[in-house]
Amino acid sequence: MKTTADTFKSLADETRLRLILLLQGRAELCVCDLMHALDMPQSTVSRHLAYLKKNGWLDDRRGGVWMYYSLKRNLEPFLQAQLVLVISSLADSPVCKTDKERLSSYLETKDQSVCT
Amino acid sequence: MKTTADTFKSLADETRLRLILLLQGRAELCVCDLMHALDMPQSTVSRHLAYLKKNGWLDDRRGGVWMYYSLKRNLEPFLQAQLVLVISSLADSPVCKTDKERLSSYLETKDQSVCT
DNA sequence: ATCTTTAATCCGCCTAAGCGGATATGTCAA
DNA sequence: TTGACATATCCGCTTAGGCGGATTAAAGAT
Repeated sequence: MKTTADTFKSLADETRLRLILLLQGRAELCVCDLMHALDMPQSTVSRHLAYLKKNGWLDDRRGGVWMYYSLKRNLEPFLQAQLVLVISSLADSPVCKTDKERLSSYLETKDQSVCT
Repeated sequence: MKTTADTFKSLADETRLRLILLLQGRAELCVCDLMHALDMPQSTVSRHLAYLKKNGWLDDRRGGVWMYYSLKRNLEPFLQAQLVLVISSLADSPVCKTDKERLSSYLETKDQSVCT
């Protein structure tokens, strides 16, 4: 019961929903990708990522200086079911769309700098 | 997006989950039934019922001095889907069980007093 | 009209939690 | 080992929201 309420708390924040939607269907992203996608300060993004991880939503992996976050494979059944509902109700929302656009354009500039 | 987060907020509280589970599969209950089932003060129960109603979960109906609350028939699809998940994950929980027991025994005493 | 009962709302209190700049930590390169 | 960069954590601030006693409001009954 407590745990169920905590799961709902983890989804009761717009920023965290946006993070989940950005990570959904994608391998992994690092914190700076996500800051640019959300257009929010680094401390805010890190905090929410830590929150989601603590609640069983995310895995993280260090890759050199970067921390890569991804949606956990094999989510708990209840979380998996919630994920499906969240995606179907929000994946086409305007906020989500512009987040993805900001992410794409940031990833492009990143690729370019890697090539340089 | 905002609305989705608000729906999650409405479920992010143990007392409100307990109210939903008590009302689920039942015609309607009045506030005093629910106070006894939850063993909580009247103002607390009323407040949470108002919150759930504001978020689209409940209907209410005045019957004389009593206010009867029930789960809304024809819940919004997203709420309906959430309800299914909540029920399947919590209906058998201990808290929910003792709530239902307290409710039953209160309803019995109520019936007796009606007969008196 | 008054009294009783039920429920909604008000109120002050308190804790949880979000915010974001500043600082600390960890990793790599030179 | 020093410097640069990415990220986590700290900090003080502020707001949201839960709590429950007290008050108000609404609906009979007498």
